[in-house]
Amino acid sequence: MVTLSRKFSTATSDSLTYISLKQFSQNPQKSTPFYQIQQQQLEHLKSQIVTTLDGCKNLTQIKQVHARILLSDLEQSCYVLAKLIRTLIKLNFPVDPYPRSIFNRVKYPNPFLYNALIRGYLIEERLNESIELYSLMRKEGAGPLSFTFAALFKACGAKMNMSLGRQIHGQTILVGGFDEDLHVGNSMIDMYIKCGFLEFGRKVFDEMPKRDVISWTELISAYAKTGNMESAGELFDGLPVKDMVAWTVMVSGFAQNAKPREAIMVFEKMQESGVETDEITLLGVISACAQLGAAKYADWIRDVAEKSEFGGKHSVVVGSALIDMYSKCGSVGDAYRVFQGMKERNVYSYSSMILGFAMHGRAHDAMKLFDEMVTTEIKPNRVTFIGVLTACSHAGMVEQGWQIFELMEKCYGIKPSADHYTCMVDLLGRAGRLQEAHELVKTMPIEPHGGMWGALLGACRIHKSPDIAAIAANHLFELEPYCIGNYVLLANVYASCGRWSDVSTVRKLMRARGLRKNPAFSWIESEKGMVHEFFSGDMTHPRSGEIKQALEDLLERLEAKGYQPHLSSVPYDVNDEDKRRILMTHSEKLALAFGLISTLPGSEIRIVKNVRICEDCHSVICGASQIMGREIVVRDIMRFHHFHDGICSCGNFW
DNA sequence: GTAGGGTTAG
Repeated sequence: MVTLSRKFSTATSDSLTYISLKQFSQNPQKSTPFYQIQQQQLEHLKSQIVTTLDGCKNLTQIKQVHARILLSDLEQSCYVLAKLIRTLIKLNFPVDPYPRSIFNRVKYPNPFLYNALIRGYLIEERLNESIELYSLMRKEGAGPLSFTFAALFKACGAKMNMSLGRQIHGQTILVGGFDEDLHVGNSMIDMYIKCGFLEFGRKVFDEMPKRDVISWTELISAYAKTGNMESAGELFDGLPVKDMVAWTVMVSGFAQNAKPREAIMVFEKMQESGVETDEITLLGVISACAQLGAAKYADWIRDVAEKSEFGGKHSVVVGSALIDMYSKCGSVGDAYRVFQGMKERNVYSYSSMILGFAMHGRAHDAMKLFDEMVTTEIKPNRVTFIGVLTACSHAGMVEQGWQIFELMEKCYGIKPSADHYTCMVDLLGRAGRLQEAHELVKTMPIEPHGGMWGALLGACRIHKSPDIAAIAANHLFELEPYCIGNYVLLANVYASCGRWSDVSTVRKLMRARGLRKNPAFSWIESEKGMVHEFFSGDMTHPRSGEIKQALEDLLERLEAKGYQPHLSSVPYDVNDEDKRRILMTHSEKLALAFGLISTLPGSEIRIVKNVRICEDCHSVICGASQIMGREIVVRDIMRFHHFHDGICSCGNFW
């Protein structure tokens, strides 16, 4: 059995050659010259037919070629018939009846012919027919060729048919002749990964006699997708020759697992190693920059993109990613410049730009862009509407929001999803219409998810509404019991209303569930590009003395203009003096004071904070932008705040 | 015939 398969699997001649050779062996002397001449002519005809088939665009043309084949000595040639079948399948003709009938007429189908048909069935997802043909091929002793196996594994992976995949795995071992063929092993690894059995794939990998960069990359990518960057990194370090794809998997792996610093580091190493980058590599590192929100990296990566031969400034994919990156780095102006500079735009470009405007409180610009978009060929999708609704929400445009919400299904056939309802809850909630928001959650036709209750809870924080907050929070405690943010938010709402016993109940619940508050911190880039981090109450910075002094000076000037500390922002039951002291040490204030002393007068200050900005800090920064004449941009966990001349782009809604 | 990808609201 094994010998037979091996013999046929390596055969490249087709049936015609086989028949001619048979004639030759029966009468060598007579047939030699004839055989040689005929063989030459046939080879010529074959290549002619193959070329013609490559140019075929419709059935009539193909049938003409077929007629020509049937009239020639190539009538039984598996080589040209396989090509014929492949052409039909490429042009989306179903395997039954035409290609199948071509196959059925061949007396001695070879593995190529089987393979062409099997692949056709696989494209139609007719797994059973493929397997039947495969079994027939095995029974006839023809093949199988390694790429038939590869195609079978691919189909099993796509259908997540693990048990069939294992059976075929067994077949490859039985045949035993494929140890040398990497494609079979690689497809097998891929199949196990797609079926969700990474460890089976790893086992195949470990047992393969030979591996190539694709075998490694498949596994590295699978580890990255499951969030196991440690295993991905270990494998990657062991990979002897790293190509562009392998590097890219690491870059985007880190980016997708919220490790932007690592992603950028890997990208830098990649460049050092001299490997080229393409569009896809750029996307990974652009996404990392977006997460980091650091302006320094943003300009650097734009330069890299512009210099790269693939990711030139106007590529629609890279351009859209750059728009998102600049928006998240706080430079919505740069984002718009990229948008304007793009030769081609698609739904991603528009959606990203609309979301960018929304994020920065520029609702008017977002709406204008949406209006512009609907005059183009580009159809808005569900994400576009998230952007438009978010814009309405951050600008308090309740009526317009409702209109858009209705338009979405009526004019664009997009059924509002839970996420769209969340935007509406957010819109109503921010506008202070908490009862309506709560009603909407209760009456909408979709099961509310965490995000929706979260939006409601967030609105309760703004409007200090402890009763609805408790309802929303209780749902959240069930839906996402380990998300500390919700507990903190509820405690803050209670604290702002002075309900201290409720505050302590929430704190107890947190402790009981083993949850600890994440320390809040802020960071700021100095002019030299250094990143300075501040935790609340942090006095470890070398310039702490100056920072403290600058902050005191600032507050003094603000108080002279009527600023009063927002004592209700402190969620602890302590006296007012302590509250004042605690507010003084908030991380964003330390970052602000450092920004004031470490940057040139008149220049922009950018601060990033890992949680929501508090009300007191918000009003201090508002004031600072006015009396110090500074543009101040703060990115918190939710959005951007642009402070200019005493006013914030968020309209005091966040 | 095998490996890598952009926008999502609290």
